[in-house]
Amino acid sequence: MSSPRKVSDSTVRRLSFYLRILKEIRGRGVRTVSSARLAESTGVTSAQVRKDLSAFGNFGVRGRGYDVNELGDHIRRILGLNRTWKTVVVGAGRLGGALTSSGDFSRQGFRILALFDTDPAKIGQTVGPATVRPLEELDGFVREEGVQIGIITTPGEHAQDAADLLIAAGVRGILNFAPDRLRVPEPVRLRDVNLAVELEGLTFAITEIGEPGG
Amino acid sequence: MSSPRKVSDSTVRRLSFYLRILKEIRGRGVRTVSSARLAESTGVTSAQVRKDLSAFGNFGVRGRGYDVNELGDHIRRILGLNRTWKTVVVGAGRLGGALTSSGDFSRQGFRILALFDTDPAKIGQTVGPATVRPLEELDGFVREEGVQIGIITTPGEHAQDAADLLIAAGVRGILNFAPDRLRVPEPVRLRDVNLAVELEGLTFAITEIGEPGG
DNA sequence: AATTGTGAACACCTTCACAGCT
DNA sequence: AGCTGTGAAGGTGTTCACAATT
Repeated sequence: MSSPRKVSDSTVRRLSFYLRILKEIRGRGVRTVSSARLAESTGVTSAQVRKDLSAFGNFGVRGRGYDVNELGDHIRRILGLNRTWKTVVVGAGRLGGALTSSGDFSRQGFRILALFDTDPAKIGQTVGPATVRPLEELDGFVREEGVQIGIITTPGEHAQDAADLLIAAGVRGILNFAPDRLRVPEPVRLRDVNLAVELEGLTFAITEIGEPGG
Repeated sequence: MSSPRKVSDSTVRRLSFYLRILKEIRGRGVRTVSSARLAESTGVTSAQVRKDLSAFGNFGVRGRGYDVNELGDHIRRILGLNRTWKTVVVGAGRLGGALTSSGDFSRQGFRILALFDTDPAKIGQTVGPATVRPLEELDGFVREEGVQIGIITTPGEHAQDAADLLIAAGVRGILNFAPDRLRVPEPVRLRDVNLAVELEGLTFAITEIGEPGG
C-alpha cells in the first residue's frame, strides 16, 4: 500500500514481464495465478516474484495466489499505464518511422502525436498516426499539447540538442535511441536504448564461448 | 592477459561506452587518457573504470594513464569487434528495415547479408545492402554463408519459430526485438531489446516523481 | 606528482526458509 | 495443504583508499 523507499530497475523491468504474462493468462480465462507460475514464465525464482510485488503492497492471498485481473490492474497502475501518455518523436528517419508505426507504442496508452525533423523533404509526410513537422514547431507543439514524453532517434550529434529542446518545452521523460550519453537535469527522466551496446554484448558473449575461461 | 572467471553484464556494457569515448578522444588527436577522464565521460567512477579494465589485463601505466589507441584495440578484441560478423534479419517489417539500413550495424564489422520474411509482397525487395528472401531459404542461406548472428524483428507470435530456425541452421547469437521470452539452448547466446519494457520503465520513473516516497 | 591496480568495506540484489494466513 | 510475505543469509557489483609504479 505505502510508497516504496526505493525500487530497483531490475524489479521494474520484471513488472513489465509479469504484466505480459498476466495478459496471456487472462486471455485463457484463468482467474488465479501463483508466484511459482509467474516465475516459470519469466525465468526468475518464485521468491523473486513475491519480493518484487511485495515492494508495492500485499496483492496476494496466502494459500491461494494472486487474482489475475486484480494483479494486472495493480501493475498497470504502478507502471503508470492507467493513463494516456502524449509522446513526440524527434528524428523522422527510418527508426523514428518504424517506432511510430509500430504497435508497441500505440498499444497501452502511448500516443505519438507528431514527429519532428529538420529535413524539408520530410516535413508534411504522414507516418502512422502522425505528421512530420519542422523542428522549429517542437517547442510550441509540446507546450500546447502537454506532451510528456520525447523519443529521440536523431543522429548522435544532434541528440543533445533534441533533448534540450524537449526539456525546455516541458517533457518529463526521454527515451533515447542515439548512442550518445545525454545530460538531462532533474527531475527529467532518461532511458537509453543503445543498439551498439546490445550487439557488442552479444559478440562478447559469443566470443567468450570458445575461450579457455568460458 | 588471462581469461576472466566471470565478467558482469554491466562491465561489458560499460566497455562499449569506453570504446565510444576512446574513438572520440582519438579523433581529437589525444594519445593518453586517465580512468578519471573516461569516468567523467561515461558517468561512472574512476575506480569502476579501472576495475572493469583490470578484469581483462593491465592495460594502463601507473602515473600516466592508458594509451588511447592501445586500449581501444584491447576493448575491440575483448568485445569480438576485431572480426566480421555475418548477420541476417528475420522479419522484414519497418523495424527490420530500419535496423538493416541503419549505420549502427554496417559500422564496426557487422554485415547484414539478407532479410527473411513470409510475406510474398516483400520478397525480392532491396533494403539497404540486403535483399528480402522467403523464409524457406533461411536454413540453406545461413549454412552456406556461415551466418553467426540472427536478428529477430518478427511479431511476437512468430519469434520462437524464427529463433528455432536460426539455431537449427547454426547461428551462435540472437538479438531479439520481439517482446516474447525466447528459449534458446546452450551454447547459443540471446540478447533482448524490449521496447515496451523501456517505455514502461520510463513511465514508472515519471509517475514516481510526484509521489510521497519520491 | 600523477595515476594505476586491487584488497577490503560497503551497498545492493537475490535466494532461502519458514512463520502466518486461508 | 497450499501459497504468500518477509527476515536472515548469501552473493554480486560498486566504491574506498592506498600501496605500487612511473
